[in-house]
Amino acid sequence: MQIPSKYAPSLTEDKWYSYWMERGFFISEPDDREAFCIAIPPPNVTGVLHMGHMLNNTLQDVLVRRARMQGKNACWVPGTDHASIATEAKIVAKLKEEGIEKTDISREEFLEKAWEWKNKHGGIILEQLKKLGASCDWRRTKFTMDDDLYESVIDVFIDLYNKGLIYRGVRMVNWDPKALTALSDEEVIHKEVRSKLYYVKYKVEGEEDEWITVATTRPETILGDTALCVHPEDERYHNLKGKRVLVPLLNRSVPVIFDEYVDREFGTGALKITPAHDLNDYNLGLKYGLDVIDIFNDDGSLNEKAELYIGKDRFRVRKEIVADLEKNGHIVKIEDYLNSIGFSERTDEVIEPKLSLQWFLKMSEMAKPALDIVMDDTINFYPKKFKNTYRHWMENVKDWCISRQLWWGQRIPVFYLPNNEMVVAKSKDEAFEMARNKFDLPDLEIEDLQQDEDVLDTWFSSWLWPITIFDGIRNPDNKDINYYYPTKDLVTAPEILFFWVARMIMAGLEYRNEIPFKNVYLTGIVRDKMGRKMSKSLGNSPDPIELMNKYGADGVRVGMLLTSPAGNDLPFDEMLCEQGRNFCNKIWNAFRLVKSWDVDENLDQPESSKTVIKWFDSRLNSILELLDDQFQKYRISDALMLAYKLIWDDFCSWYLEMIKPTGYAKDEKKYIDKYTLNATIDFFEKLMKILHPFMPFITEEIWHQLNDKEEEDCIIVSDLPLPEKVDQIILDQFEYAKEVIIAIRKIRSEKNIRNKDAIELYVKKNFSEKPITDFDSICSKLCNLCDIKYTEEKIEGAITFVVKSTEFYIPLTESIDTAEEIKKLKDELNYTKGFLSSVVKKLSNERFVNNAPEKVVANEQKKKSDAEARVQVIEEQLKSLGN
RNA sequence: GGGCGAUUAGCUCAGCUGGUUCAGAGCACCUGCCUUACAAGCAGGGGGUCAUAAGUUCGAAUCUUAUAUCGCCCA
Repeated sequence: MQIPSKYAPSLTEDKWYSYWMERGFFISEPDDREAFCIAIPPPNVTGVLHMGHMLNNTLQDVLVRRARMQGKNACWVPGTDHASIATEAKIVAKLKEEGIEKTDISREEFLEKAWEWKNKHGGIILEQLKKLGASCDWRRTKFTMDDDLYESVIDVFIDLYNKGLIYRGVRMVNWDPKALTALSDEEVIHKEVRSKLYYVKYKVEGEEDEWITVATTRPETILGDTALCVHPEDERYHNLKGKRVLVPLLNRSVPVIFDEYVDREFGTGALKITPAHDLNDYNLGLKYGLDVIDIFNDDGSLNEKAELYIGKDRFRVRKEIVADLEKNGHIVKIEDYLNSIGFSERTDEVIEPKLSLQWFLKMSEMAKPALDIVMDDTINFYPKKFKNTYRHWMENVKDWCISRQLWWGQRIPVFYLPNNEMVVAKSKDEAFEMARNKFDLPDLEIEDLQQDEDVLDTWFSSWLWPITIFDGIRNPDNKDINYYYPTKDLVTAPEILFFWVARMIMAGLEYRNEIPFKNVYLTGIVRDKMGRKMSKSLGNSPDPIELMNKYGADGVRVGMLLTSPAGNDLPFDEMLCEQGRNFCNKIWNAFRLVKSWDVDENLDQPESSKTVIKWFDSRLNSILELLDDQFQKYRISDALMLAYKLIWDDFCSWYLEMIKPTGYAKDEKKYIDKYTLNATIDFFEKLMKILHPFMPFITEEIWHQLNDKEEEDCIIVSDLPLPEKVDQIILDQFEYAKEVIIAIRKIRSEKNIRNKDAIELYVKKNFSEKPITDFDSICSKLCNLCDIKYTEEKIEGAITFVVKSTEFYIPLTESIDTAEEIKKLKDELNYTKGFLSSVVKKLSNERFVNNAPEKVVANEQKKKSDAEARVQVIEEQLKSLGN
């Protein structure tokens, strides 16, 4: 045989991907078909493919391929985002290697380097997606810093500013002392950290020996203290009314204030107040008009305002100040303490709350409609439970800090004038014009304008993504945006539900007056066997490319999909990919089998094959219905499992076994009638179509090898089969036949009767039921029966079993273990009697009969009569055995 | 501390508005097979008081309440 017995993905995958690309099957242009569009969640331009991407993009590809096969105009738009913090950090590190400090070069020079890097290394990830089979329209690839997207972001900033939604203000922000930028709340990860709680005593001013002890986790911030606070009803501290205390080491006098904010139970009930370095303290500072002493430099070292430890890092100072406090008798005690500390998502640096001047976008007005549109299911979340999480966030939304102290990104289009005024404009020239018109500044030169140094948060680009990929901000009435927007499905991780999904909804409503997508499928997180999130830093993630080399892209896709119901975490195990690979091999061998047959024009189609074909046709159609249903519910893994079982169990284990030609020697050519072969190839093609969205490569390969196809006749652009009529009767009959076959196989296995040895089967119908003989020949084939005889009499000296209320006998030449037969029957009888009595009990309960729906009662009646018949049959059998 | 969700076979999960396809699937496991498509396979099989307790009901894995454990989000 020329076809190898193992499927080799490496021989097909690249071949078909290029084939699809050459023929432009991924390309989409607006036409009069229904549009089906997915905007890729743009991966980080510095990124490489990880398991999360694999899951996410496999799902998107499944949805897009299915839509394409349903005759929709499917368009999957790929792209990357510029990831300002991560990319800038990468460039800075690279320059450092070359001996260049960021501070030594100009902004323009830096950006030049950054673009150089981007053009050379950016977008590796998109190339990797091709190996996975992603059917994106690559001509439409976008990058959030492309000129058109850049301009759109600036336009939106200006527009929102003019609407009064963007403002500049001093706020406590999350400062990353390593990346030297502010972060949004969402970019801060809180972790439980084992630390210390220091009890430090402050001397009360003007008293001989009166002290008050506070508990703090951050003793270094003592140097920025401007007050001490206790609860107004705390009796321990009533004597402190109107008093002041001295900050240790500095002896700076600060007031004692009284506020209900203090938790009397925590520590000593007395709180040191450092408005510059703690959000709550800052708010108290505003309330009581306290001084604000900012003791930190941007890099987390102490500045001259601290008076001590100037220039030293905050963590080093913590150690030193504790020693010094101890030396001076200020430390009362030190306890172990577990507290939650914020870390930068990008640099893993401990976040420093810092007061700074930043740009903010007001959220409350935009959040309202964005919340409603999800709550009323105009936009659907899968799974539904995320609606709650979403609502909770949207109802407590805070203004969005959109400025970042970086260079890589869209520079904030604000220009400051010498008179401390500012203008917001698209260019310096425009700003100059505006400034001259707005203010009376006859001497103003264009050089006097200073543009804001900061750039915008990357999410401020990506929240426009579904619009900007079609240039819908700059050209709101163009053909593409009108056709593709709103997009259909969004597949993303719940972690960025707020960062991104919520904000896209806001932007969509603001700029298109329309939702950005109809359905949001939230994936789980890919974890390792120990339940840890897969990450580069932990090194616990397999390399997806190697994985695909090992198991094939189809195999890995199946592995990712099989155990990933929406919203559930996916504990990844290579065994899953192995299962996918094995499935490929199974399909491949079914294909080999079918290819090994030749048509003999003189052969008539056996009746059994006709029956089997009728059965499988109904079976396939019934699964198609279920498949549609699962897809509608976005239960992709269940949908795949349906297809998996349809192919492995129904098609391979049953259908092919039942129709395959037998009686040929090993290497002899096998002949089949043309009707059966054609029907089989037809089924095979349908199965490949059903499977194609999940496993694009092997299905395309088999599609072409199964029979002669035109060059353009590819499965990727074929029509998905639609569910047709289902004959429930034949499905039921087959289930019955299956029960009989399994029972005979079980007896063979128990009695060690080899498959080669043909056996006889006697069938005794009871209660004047008519035999259905359609499956008899099939039964004979699968169980190697030499004869099936219908009988009115019980058969002596035979193994027996009962299906429903029909008796079956297999006569044996060897002696039958009567005791064993009796035991088997008695067990069966006991079980059936127990079942019967529970049904009888139910039916004799008047309240059941009166209250339960008619259908339920009728069902119980049927159960009762079936069970009674069965009991009667078994009892008679026992009687004939002498019991 | 506030909110959300979960707990069903060894593992990962289905089980929709209570009633024979209500105790299921895949994988793993056990037994027997190199049977002429496939050992990456075939055939057969064993696994669960549906977290605990109480309640509603003729009837609860399913509805209610409490408890325990776990996870996620927010502070």
